Formats: sequence, C-alpha cells, structure tokens
Amino acid sequence: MTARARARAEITGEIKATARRHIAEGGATALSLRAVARDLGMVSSALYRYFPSRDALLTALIVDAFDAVGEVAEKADRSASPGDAGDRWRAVGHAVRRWALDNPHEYALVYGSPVPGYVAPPDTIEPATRITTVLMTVLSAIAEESVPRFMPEPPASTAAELAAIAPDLPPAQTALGMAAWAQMFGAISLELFGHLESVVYDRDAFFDHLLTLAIMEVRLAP
Amino acid sequence: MTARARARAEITGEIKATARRHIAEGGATALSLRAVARDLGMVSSALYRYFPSRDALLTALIVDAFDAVGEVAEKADRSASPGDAGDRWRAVGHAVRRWALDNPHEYALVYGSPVPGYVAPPDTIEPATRITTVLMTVLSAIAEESVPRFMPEPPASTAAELAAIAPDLPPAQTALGMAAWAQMFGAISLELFGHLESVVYDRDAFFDHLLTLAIMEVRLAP
DNA sequence: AAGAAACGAGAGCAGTGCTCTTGACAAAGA
DNA sequence: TCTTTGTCAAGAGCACTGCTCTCGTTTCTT
Repeated sequence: MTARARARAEITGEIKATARRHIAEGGATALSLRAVARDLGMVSSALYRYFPSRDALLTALIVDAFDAVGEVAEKADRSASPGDAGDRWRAVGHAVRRWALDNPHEYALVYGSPVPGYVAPPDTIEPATRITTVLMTVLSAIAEESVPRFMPEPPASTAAELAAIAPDLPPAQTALGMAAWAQMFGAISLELFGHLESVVYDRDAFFDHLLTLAIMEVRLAP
Repeated sequence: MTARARARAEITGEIKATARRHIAEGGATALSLRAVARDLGMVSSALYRYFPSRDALLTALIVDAFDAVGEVAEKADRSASPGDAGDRWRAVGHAVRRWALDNPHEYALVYGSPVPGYVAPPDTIEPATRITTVLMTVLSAIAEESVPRFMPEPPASTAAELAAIAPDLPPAQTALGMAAWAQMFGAISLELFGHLESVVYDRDAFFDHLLTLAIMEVRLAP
C-alpha cells in the first residue's frame, strides 16, 4: 500500500467521521459538504476527490449504519444464553432499540423516510440483510421451542401506566392493543420504506394477514 | 368576511396545495418556497405574508396530513360493520395503509423521520390524537368481544411466499415471526419519532413487555 | 375622506451542491 | 536520474436556496 493510498483511506475515513457527526446533531439534510470540508480544514471542491457527490457520501454513511445496527444485533445475539431463544430475542430487541435511541438520526437514515430523490444503490442491500438474518434465525429458534401457553402480565410500572390510558380495561389487554398498534404501524413503515419489497410480493394479502394476527393476540388476552 | 380576508384564505389554500404537490413528488426537502411561489406566479417574498417561514408552511402541511389520516381512519371505521370489532380493525388498518401508499411522502412527514431541526409545535399534537382515538376505540371493542381461541392460517398466496422464505417452518409460524418483526420495528419507530412520549413514560419496561408479547404469538402458533 | 394595515415586487445577503481550471506534488517508467 | 503521468488542494463561478428589508400600491377601518 503506497503512502498515497494510505493517505486517501485515512482522509476518506475522516470525511465520513465528521459527516456522521454532523448528521448526528442535525439529521440528513443538515449534511453539508462545505461544512464538512470546513471542519476538516480543506476546501469544498477537494472533497469531490473522495466522494463524487453528496448522495454518494450519504450512501456510504447509510451502508455504515446498516452495518452498525447489524453488528449490534449479532453481538447481542451472541451474548445471550444460546439455549434460551426468548432471551436471544429480547437481547437483540433491546440492543437494536438502544442503538436507535443513541443514534436517532442514523436510525432515521436507514429506517425512517428515505431522503427524497435518493434511490438506494445495490451496495446498501447486502448490509441491510445482516439484521434480517439475525432476526429470522432467532425467530426460527423460538418457533422450535415448545413452551407452555400463557399470556404474560405486564410489570407493575407498565401496568399502572396502561391502567391510566384505559381505565376500564385490564392492563394486559391494553398492552396487547398497543402491541397491535405498533405492529400495524411497523408493517406499513416496513412496506413503505422499502424493507419488504424483496421479501413479500402479494403485500395486500400479507398485510391483511398481519392485521388479523395483531388482534388475535388481543382476543387471546384474558 | 371582507374581500381581502377571502383572498387571503384562498391564496393560503393555493400555497398549501402546490406545496403538497411538490412534497408528493419530491419529499419534504424538495419543498422550496421559491419554487412554490414560481408555480403560483408570485415572487418568493410575497409568500412570507402568508407563512412566516418554511417550517411554518411545513407545519401546516403536517397538521393537514395528520388530519387526513385521522379522517381516513374514522371514515373506514364508520363504514365497517358496527357490531364486528374485528372488521372495524381491519377496515381501519387497510384504509390507513392505502392512504400511506397513496401519499408516501406525507406519511413520511408525520410517521417517518422528523425533518432535522424541526420541532413539532403544539398545533400538531391535537390532530395527531385523532387516529389514536380511533385505534384505541376499536381495540377496546375487540378486547370486549369474546371469540373462540384459534390461530388463523395465512391465505394460500401468502402461505406460498412464507414457505419460500423459511422452507423448514410452517407458514403460520413464519407469518407470526414477521409480525413480531414488524411489531419490534414499529415500537422503536413510534418511540423514536415521538408518537409515544406523551403516552408511556417508563419506556424501557414498556418496550420489554412488548418484546415478550411479540414472541408469545410465535410460541402459540401450532 | 384620512390613516392604518396588508400586500406584491424587487434587491440583496449568506448559504448550498456542483463544475471547471490552475498549479503543486508524488509515483512510476526510460 | 530525469521525465511523464496521474492525483491532489485550491479557487472562481453558476444556479439555487431561505430569508430580510424597502418600496410603492391597494384595501380596509375609523
């Protein structure tokens, strides 16, 4: 590796790092090539030697974000008890949520609304499958575990809040209602933001089935 | 109502209409006051007589979008069989999804990532509760209905696709897995994009309970 | 009818992405 | 070792953005 190639890799990394910093505190539209260049003590045009356009820089950051959330999920899965599929699921879920809360703008970058005019290049779909693989693996393990049928009660603090929301319903049922809500919302967002199109094709029927499942839980509550 | 007030209301409506049109085909960041003004045959500065800033115009559009999706939900609920809570739920779900697919950028405006630097003014929270009210009402009705316990099978087309995704699992279980996935994703997005903070306070415990519920379904499958 | 308020138009400021040209420097070939 | 070749930072410049200010003009209110 020549000195030039090394310098190039280093500068590319610095550009991505400061760009990520800017996005972290202002979101995607706050990403300004000139501002990044200013922070690095170079002139804006010099930046085009490393990224052909603003979108290209954004794409690189999106790929990194997909990779980051995928790694978070994999790590959480590994750190959970291998035999307990439920523990694995919850570990992954909490880890992904933690990452999302810590990096809200990066989460929005990959799971929020796509940047207008931006079309995901092929480079992004491979890192995107990383977390999908983890989730599918864990869910398969859960499906193969046979556990007694019971519907868990929410913990005391949650139960109190749920009682405040719907005083005339048992908290467990309200919790299932919010789960149904989250599920519906999540299904729409997954479909709309393009994380489903390569998996499910008859999305009308699929969504209808999901809606049915969502309220089955509510009915199973008591 | 004076002629001036009438003209003002009319022009305000035209501005919002063309702004909505621009957003529909380019997203929120494609909303340019100058472009809107150009389309209306006026100069950009004149537009500031009607909206004090770009964000104010965006806020008006967000309020309208919340109102639109709320009305869609209410209308769907009314058009369903009043006695069949499950039918009401599915009608609302399909209607909201339809609206989201028809108006993706407006959906992203209210349920996708918030525009950077944009903080939702108080005006937006009241229209935002409209759909929440509908969903809670329907879910309450579902909770009060007593129905036999059974886990519905996915329709044939969906079952085939699910079998392709996970060949070694029963399609019904794969469907429940994707429902769990959508639920987790939806819960994170709801929390992150600020549609939950005025409802749930101990979000850590709440999210943990949701995660548990999500996989209960998977376990209940066979 | 006179004053006040609202209005549209225009110029101008600071910022943006991006392109093109210029000169300096390093890496390889003769 | 000298020369060519390609890469690099820098600067000027274009078209665009949100926004502010000023200027006459129109409309409503008193």
